[in-house]
Amino acid sequence: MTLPHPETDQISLPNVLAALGDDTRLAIIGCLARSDIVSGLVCGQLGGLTSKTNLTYHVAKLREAGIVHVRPEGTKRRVTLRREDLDARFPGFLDTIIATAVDLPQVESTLALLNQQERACQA
Amino acid sequence: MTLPHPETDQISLPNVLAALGDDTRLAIIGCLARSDIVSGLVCGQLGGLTSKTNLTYHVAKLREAGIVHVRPEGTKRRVTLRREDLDARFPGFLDTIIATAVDLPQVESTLALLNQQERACQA
DNA sequence: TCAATTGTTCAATGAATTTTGAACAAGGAC
DNA sequence: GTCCTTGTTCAAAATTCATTGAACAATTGA
Repeated sequence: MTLPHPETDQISLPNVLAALGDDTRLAIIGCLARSDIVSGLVCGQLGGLTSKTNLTYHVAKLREAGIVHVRPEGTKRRVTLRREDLDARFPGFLDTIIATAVDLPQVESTLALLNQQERACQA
Repeated sequence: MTLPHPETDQISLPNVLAALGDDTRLAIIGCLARSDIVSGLVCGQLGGLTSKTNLTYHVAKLREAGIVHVRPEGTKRRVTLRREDLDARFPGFLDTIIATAVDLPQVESTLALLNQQERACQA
């Protein structure tokens, strides 16, 4: 754990709510919810949402609030939802958020772009 | 219904989250949750939290997001949580919020002040 | 009617957040 | 070693949000 993450029992709802009250960050959650079943996403895969610099900023907010986990992998950063931790702390809460976040238009276009790039790589 | 309120099915989670990401507004929710079992509170009873002007501002935010209902009663405004509407829209969500909001220190002191004033009136 | 109560409006200030770009650091591929 | 990729840092700018105070409107009660 290279980057600072709050312990599960230190995740505070006011902080979580403040972090979720932003469209870009909700969209990040939506992308993760759709893709991190296994392993999450690296920041670059969220590039459809906003600039690199801005992504660093928003992902840090989500991490500091305890909503995502960020693990360095070489020069990349793998981002995953802290599903279990959030469920333990606020049962059912994350499910409600995800149910809405996955349907955000930004999420749709970002994931479409991602699939497109993956296909281009394979070809 | 004199003031504009969103219909139940038009309550949007992003808006709700943005509205809840503020300590003063969370405290308002906390006060309401503790007191509005029957009839809610009027704005003046929330005076312990911040200035009158500022209360107008925050209560409007909560109303526009669909979290509270505001009904004019003479020169007063009765504020109630839209519990049923929020439960219908996002099951369980409000309960999680309330569980945290009622324990906020601001809520404690505001309600203490309120009880004190009520006792003074009766004496 | 007159005064007191309750809350709103408006414009202005202050503060916090978000966004941007240039320069940088760390790893991986060659 | 030398690029290239990925992401960070920093300071600045832009934007949004919260707070304040003065003036006002509406209602209530004496």
